[in-house]
This record gives sequence, structure tokens and C-alpha cells, in this order.
Amino acid sequence: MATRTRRSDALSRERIVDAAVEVLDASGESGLTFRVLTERLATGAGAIYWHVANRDELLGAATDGVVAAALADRPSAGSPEEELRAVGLRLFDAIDDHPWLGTQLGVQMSRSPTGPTTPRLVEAFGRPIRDLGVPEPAWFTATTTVLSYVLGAAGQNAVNGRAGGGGLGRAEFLDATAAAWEALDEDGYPFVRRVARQMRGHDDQEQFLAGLDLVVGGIRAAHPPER
Amino acid sequence: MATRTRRSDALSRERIVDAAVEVLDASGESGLTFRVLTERLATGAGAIYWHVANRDELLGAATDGVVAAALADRPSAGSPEEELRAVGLRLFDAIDDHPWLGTQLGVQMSRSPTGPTTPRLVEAFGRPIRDLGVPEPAWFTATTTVLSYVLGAAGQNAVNGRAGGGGLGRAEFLDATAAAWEALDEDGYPFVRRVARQMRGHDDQEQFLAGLDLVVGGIRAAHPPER
DNA sequence: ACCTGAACACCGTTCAAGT
DNA sequence: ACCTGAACACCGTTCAAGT
Repeated sequence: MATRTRRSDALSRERIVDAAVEVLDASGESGLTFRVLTERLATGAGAIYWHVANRDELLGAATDGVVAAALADRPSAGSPEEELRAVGLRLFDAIDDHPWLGTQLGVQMSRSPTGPTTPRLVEAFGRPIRDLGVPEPAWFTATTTVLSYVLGAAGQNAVNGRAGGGGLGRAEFLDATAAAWEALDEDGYPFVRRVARQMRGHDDQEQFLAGLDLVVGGIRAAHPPER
Repeated sequence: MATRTRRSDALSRERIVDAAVEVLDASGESGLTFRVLTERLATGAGAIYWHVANRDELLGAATDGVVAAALADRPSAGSPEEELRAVGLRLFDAIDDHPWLGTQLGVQMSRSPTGPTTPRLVEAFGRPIRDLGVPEPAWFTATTTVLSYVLGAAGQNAVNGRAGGGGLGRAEFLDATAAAWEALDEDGYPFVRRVARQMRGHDDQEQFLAGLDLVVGGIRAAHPPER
């Protein structure tokens, strides 16, 4: 059949997903509406539905796209431990750039574990776990444990991320939270009161990596290299 | 002032939250609408808004209520390790009973870390971590790591939970996922293809506890008891 | 103080009609 | 094949009015 000349601004699934990511970055999940999208793409709602089944699929495609980009072209780091940190950092940075990803990652993975994102993440974290010398029967448990940690941390950092815009809003937010924790009653919350100090001014990325190291350390401790 | 006789069916924040939990259990997060709620409570929308600020606050109150109930009246288990497992199990079972909790927990914790749920969970997991002998400067990192793992696992098990209703739907679901993983190309996904077998027929609760043990083991390994 | 319920502005999705 | 855009059924929230 005759190849047709396409206008450069022709609508396509790719253009729609790209626009969705931009809207999500700017306004968060609740900001992604078909009204905003049709306006931005200068089209009608029906046109979008021609390329995309519904809003959920669009959200999923946006998530898949961002995760794929975050994990692409990654030079393999040195040791398996370094590799795990490198993959974790890629993901952490992606969530920093796209805060809505923190929540959507978990949603997407449990909604469609056969979609591109779940296998991609399982492969990215699983391979270095294998290279750590973990025996094969323990691969699944070890990998899902690391993934659960990463997804949980992602969800926490999602909103936390960059609340204000100035770096100041965050310090004040942590301060207010710490103050609220310290105001709890000593009988019911002795631990929370003591730990509140450590929350003030902590660095999210540092915290994320320290936690990842603990989890990986646990896997190594459970499967010491034979000799 | 004169105490007023109250009709037993008078509207109250508590009755509204209870009704919300029932609706959430039956229809999930998207099923909780003011239409359904007003019908169930035989009242008007405005009446609900008199007791509750908006839908988000209602969702938060439902989450707080269920978490409080799940952690209440818990006899302290034996060792710190057993205590961590016991708290984890309580939460796991609560998510099993209220699948919407898996997602909402993370949302609630990052949206209002000063609300009742965050301190409750930090205290419940933090105390046994302290009793493990973890030095105080490491409390925050260790506790948030365990919490991130638990929240991540919770989010994964949320939808997974009891998809069909019959126990069969789940086995078929795992089977279909495993089959899709095994169909990926060997070059890009060697690990995923090998690990697919282990996903078939795994037990979620067993998996959750095994992961928790790995994380706790990592914390112990990082902070060996002095002597 | 507490409740009613109509009204408002918005949402995702559909679909007959166009090209 | 691809797009338009009005129409539909729904949503959370508000608010004048009642008791």
C-alpha cells in the first residue's frame, strides 16, 4: 500500500505518552486529565482514544517509558554490590525527576506484572543478586525483597521529594514533623520521640542507599560464599 | 449545658468512617463515593461534610482506624526478631482483610507523617529494632528500611491479594505471569526467565516473612552485638 | 449544631459524524 | 484509518435553606 506522507505534528501513541509525562511532571497524577491533554495536543478526546485504550493504560505507558529510559544505556558497574547501588540510584533519580513515579511504580507492577516494567526491574536487580553468589533457589525471595524495599522507599520519597520548590520548604517540613513526633506522649511513643532528632535534616538519597546496603547485606549474610 | 438525647442512628464521624471501611472492603478505593456513602447512611452529602473535611481526610481516617485496630492489644512476643515478625504479620493480615490498605498505607504515611499512622508504625517496628541492640545513631536508618520494605511488600500484595474470590484465580494468575516471563527473549531477560518457575505457586505470606527476615538479618549483620 | 438536597464545575468515556 | 466534538453518566464539593 502507498506510504502516506505524514504531517510532522500527526498524533501518535508516542506523542500522547510524551505529552502525558510532561503533564504528570508539571501537575502530578491528578493533573493528568483528557481536557488538559486534548488542549496541549490540539485535538479531540476521541483522537486520544484511538491510540490509547483509556486513562489507566496511558498512565501505565508513561510509567513504562520513564522506567525504560532510566535503566537504558547503563554501563555495568564493578561489583554486584556496586551494580545494585547503581540501578537503585537510577531509579531514585528518576523518581526525583518524576515524583508521580513513586506511586505509579507499585501500581503498575501489581496491575500488570507481564507489562514491560516488572520484568525490566526484576532483571535489573536480579542479575547482580545472582552474581552475588546467591544460590538459585533463593533468587526469587532475594529479588522480591530488594524490589519491595525499593518500591516502598520510592513511595515514601514520591511526595516528600521536592515539596516547595525552594530547598527551604523541605527543611521546614522535616522540622515540623520532628516537632510533632517529639510532642507525643512518652508512655506510648518513647522510641518515636527519641528517633525524631535523626529525621531532622536527613538526606533522602543517602538514606535510600544506606537502606539498600542493609538489605543487600542481609542477603549476603543469609547466603555466605562457600569455601 | 444540657446533655442532649441522641438517636442511636445519629450521624457521627465514627459511623461515617466505619461505613467508609465497609465500602472500601467491598468495592476498593474507587468504589468509595459520596453517592454510595450517602445512600448507605441514609443522609445527604452535606451531612457527611459536616463531620469530615473531604474525601482524602475520610480515606486517611479509614486507614488510621484499620491500622490502629491491627496493632492494638498485641501481647509482646518473645525476642525482638519474633516481635518484628509479629508486627509484620499483623499488618500483612490487615492488608489481606482490607486490600485497599496496601496502597493507602504509603499514601497516608507520606501525606501526613504527623497523623496517627506514621508514629504508630515507627514505634511498632522501631522498639524491637532498638531491643535488637542496634546503636542509637542507626535507629532511624534501620527503622525506615524495615518500614520501606513492609510498605513496598504491602503495595505489591494489595492487588495480588484475593483477585478472583475462589482460590483458583490466583494460581492461574501466577501461572499466566510465569508463562509471560518465560516467553521473554533469552538475551535481554536471562534472569527473569530462570526465576519465573519460582514465582509459580509461591505463598505470599511466607514470602513476606522471608523477606522481612532478610532485612532484619541485614540490620543485625551491620550491628553485631559487642562483647 | 446538625442536616437536606439541589446546583456547580469537573471528570473519563462513547459515538455518530466527518475526512 | 484517523479525527472531531457534542453528549452521557458520573464525580467531589458547596451552600442556601431548613430544623
